[in-house]
Amino acid sequence: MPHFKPQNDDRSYAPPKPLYEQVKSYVLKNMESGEWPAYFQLPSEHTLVREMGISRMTIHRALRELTQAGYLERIQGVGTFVAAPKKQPKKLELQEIDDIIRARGGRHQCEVHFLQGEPAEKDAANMMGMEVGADVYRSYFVHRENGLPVMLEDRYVNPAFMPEYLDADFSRITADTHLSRKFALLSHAHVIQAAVSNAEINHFLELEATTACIVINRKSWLGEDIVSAARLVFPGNRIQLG
Amino acid sequence: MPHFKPQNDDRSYAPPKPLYEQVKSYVLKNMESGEWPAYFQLPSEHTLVREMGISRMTIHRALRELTQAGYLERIQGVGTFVAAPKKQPKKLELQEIDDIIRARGGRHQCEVHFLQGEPAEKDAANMMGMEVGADVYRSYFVHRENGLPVMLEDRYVNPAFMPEYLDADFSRITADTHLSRKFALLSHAHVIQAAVSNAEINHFLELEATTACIVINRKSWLGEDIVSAARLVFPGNRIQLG
DNA sequence: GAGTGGTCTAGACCACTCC
DNA sequence: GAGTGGTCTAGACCACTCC
Repeated sequence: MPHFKPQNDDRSYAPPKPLYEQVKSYVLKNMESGEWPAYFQLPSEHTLVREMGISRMTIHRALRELTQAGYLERIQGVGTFVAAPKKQPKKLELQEIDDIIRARGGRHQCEVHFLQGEPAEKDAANMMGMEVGADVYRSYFVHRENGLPVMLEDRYVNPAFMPEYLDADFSRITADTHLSRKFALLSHAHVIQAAVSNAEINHFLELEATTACIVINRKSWLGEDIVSAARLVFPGNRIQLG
Repeated sequence: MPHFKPQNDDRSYAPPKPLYEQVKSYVLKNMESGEWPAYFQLPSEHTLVREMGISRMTIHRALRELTQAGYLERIQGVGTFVAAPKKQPKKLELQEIDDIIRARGGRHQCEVHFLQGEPAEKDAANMMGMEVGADVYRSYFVHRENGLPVMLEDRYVNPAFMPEYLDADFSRITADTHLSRKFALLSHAHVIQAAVSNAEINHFLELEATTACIVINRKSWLGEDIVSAARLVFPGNRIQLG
């Protein structure tokens, strides 16, 4: 606390950050600098009130928000501590293809190659957790960025959950978005692989030579049930993720 | 609010939930029942104060926490609204290579090919946000599963943040884990690509032919500063992620 | 000007821990 | 009993929106 001074806006045009944000920054700064290492006990709320000249409710809000965010741990009757270092989960957000394209300033188009009901073959039945021969919807799309194919989407959908799938409009709304809108509680599991393109992929993605591709297998669950499974193929020379 | 009554513990042994939790439950209950659908404008804080007999700070805390959690949207001067249904972000968790291998029941080994300080070349300087020619640590590891190479890790580390990097033990603890343990506040950004292996990759990963690989570029940030940048190469025929 | 949410205070009472 | 964090209040001032 020796050098804390609340930010003042008397002479500046930008409004100052709220006091509780200033307290949060102050705590994080001490953590980043190593001044307050893991397991370090912070000054008590009472002490911070006195030393920073800020009311206890405001100090408390700052520390509570840092605790909710995982930076601190608080024990009633004992004190406030810098949280033990936990391995940060390294998460990658997989954006929708149309969002990726729009974020790059491109124009997204979706070409429907087929869209039909069919009896599930062994692979499809396996992926969808259905009986071989059961009715399944299958769609096969090529997504283009300014005309150039950037993703192939080969998708199965369980007709029991989405009987209207075959009548949906995929030119403006992706299949994933249709699913998300219908099922608010949908969860997803992904497997990512690299593979070289084969004749099928070369044809639909209009690749001139064998190309390394990212292949994402995505299953979409509603509780215990698989609503949809898709294989997404991205040519490595045209697109990257993340 | 017609039937809201704060929970009372006069005759019960369990302590009552705090008032702000009771307000949160009350709001969520109205949302779940459909009473307050998406875009519905909630009663104002002032109205809730009057009707629930709870002070404004407590009402405010409840609504603020529901807003942070994404259930509500608040606009100063206008009001509080039930949030629009949003598409679920699709996240992929990138596990550490040693965790992946152990999860599959394999034995993980890390082979250090080099580990040294060097002046940053243009690419390295670029990735690390450093000046060309500045000192940078570089490590080059091959990770093996039961003897078979499954990942190449080419990593730069900023010596200013981790002067002890060159003396670390990488046989039992990955570089990423070393970094996570030292810096609790590390954040990561990833770019994933597919590429075919070149002579360097074929050599270190002991690949017999050109192979499609997943390439992850991971940058690890401490605030505004890049602490480390790594290129991780996974041969597509030996490993998949997720 | 009336109504909204955003912040902040000074005080209070409490449950809990440690000695 | 002294110190800790958890909650709650009644009031204040403010920025912002809408009319």
